Amino acid sequence: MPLRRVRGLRETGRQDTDSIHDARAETDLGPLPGLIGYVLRRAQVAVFQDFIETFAQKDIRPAQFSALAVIEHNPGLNQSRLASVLGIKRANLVGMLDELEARGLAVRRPNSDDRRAHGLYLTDKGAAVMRELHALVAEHEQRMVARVGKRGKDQLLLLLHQLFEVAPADTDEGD
Amino acid sequence: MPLRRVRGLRETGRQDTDSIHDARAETDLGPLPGLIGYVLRRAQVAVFQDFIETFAQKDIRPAQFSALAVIEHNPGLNQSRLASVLGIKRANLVGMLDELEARGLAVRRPNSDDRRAHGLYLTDKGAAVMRELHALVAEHEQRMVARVGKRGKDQLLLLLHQLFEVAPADTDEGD
DNA sequence: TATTGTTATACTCTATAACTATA
DNA sequence: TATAGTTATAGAGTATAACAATA
Repeated sequence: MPLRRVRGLRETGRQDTDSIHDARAETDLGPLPGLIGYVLRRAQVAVFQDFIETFAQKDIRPAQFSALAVIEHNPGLNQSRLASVLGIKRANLVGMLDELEARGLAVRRPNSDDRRAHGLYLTDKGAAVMRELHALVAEHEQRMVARVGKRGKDQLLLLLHQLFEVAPADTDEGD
Repeated sequence: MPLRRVRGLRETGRQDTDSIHDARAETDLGPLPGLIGYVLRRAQVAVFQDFIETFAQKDIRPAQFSALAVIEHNPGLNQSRLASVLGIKRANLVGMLDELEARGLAVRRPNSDDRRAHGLYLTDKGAAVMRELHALVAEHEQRMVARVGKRGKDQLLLLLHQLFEVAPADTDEGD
């Protein structure tokens, strides 16, 4: 993904606008490197790649980590609530929780107040695994901070939050 | 996706760490709002949502727009090159180009130099559509800039480029 | 009537392997 | 031997609709 080298036709002496593409020349990405959405997508993929490689040893995907982290901090919350705060659909959470439960990391327990709902909890094993995952995530995050700097990370988090904290909490719907 | 309200248990007078979840309480996202990868993902989804809605009238998805934009700026480039600069697999580009060709927006033309390769070009219709798409993308981008500010966008692009311009151009492989 | 969890289903995106025709 | 395009396929992730149990 050679995105650093862009607009590199100068050395051939040709104009780079709409001239026939030279296989040896660098490729002009046009407006893309200046579009928030495009650069955001590329950065997200790059960061997830590091995350996924880091967590492969524990067979944990980003979405699984985020679910476990929210359960850890909100023991007893139900599936609808978990889906809502993570921005995923109730229906798509079912399979993930099935797997986490099958692996002995989390459990669904009947809720005394509302017999439709399940309370979600980490198992002891799940809590132990989370301690290891927090260490892994710290390593991963350190590598990302190495790319943008400590100050850069703070700026980045601020700006990114501004990008998605706009809509008034689009509740599930779908039925 | 109520990500603004976080760590909101203060008003109940309880500690928010590992206490049983109150359905009426706000949900603690734990480490997630401080992790670059998580916030990046949420922001990317939010920005793409606006992009997708904006381009729905033209039935164009983000990946299609990026392909058309690169073809527009590099007429005659081949599929491997296009896939490489967009960070997608050669194999996954085939269907997309089939569709763009079927819709009369782009064409594959035989390459005189190398009979294995196709040169990619916009059709006249494709070029006309691109003029409309550039207007739409400007509207979309304006909305994103409204969220972070002009200066915020510049900072954001810089930081995001730093996040993915690290690896030495991971060439396709896969075979 | 509305909500919780669930099933079924479909569509997009992504990833790998293997083939052909050329180089 | 290597590369360009293609096919087939499988896995995530995401979206909607509909159902039973419960509120």
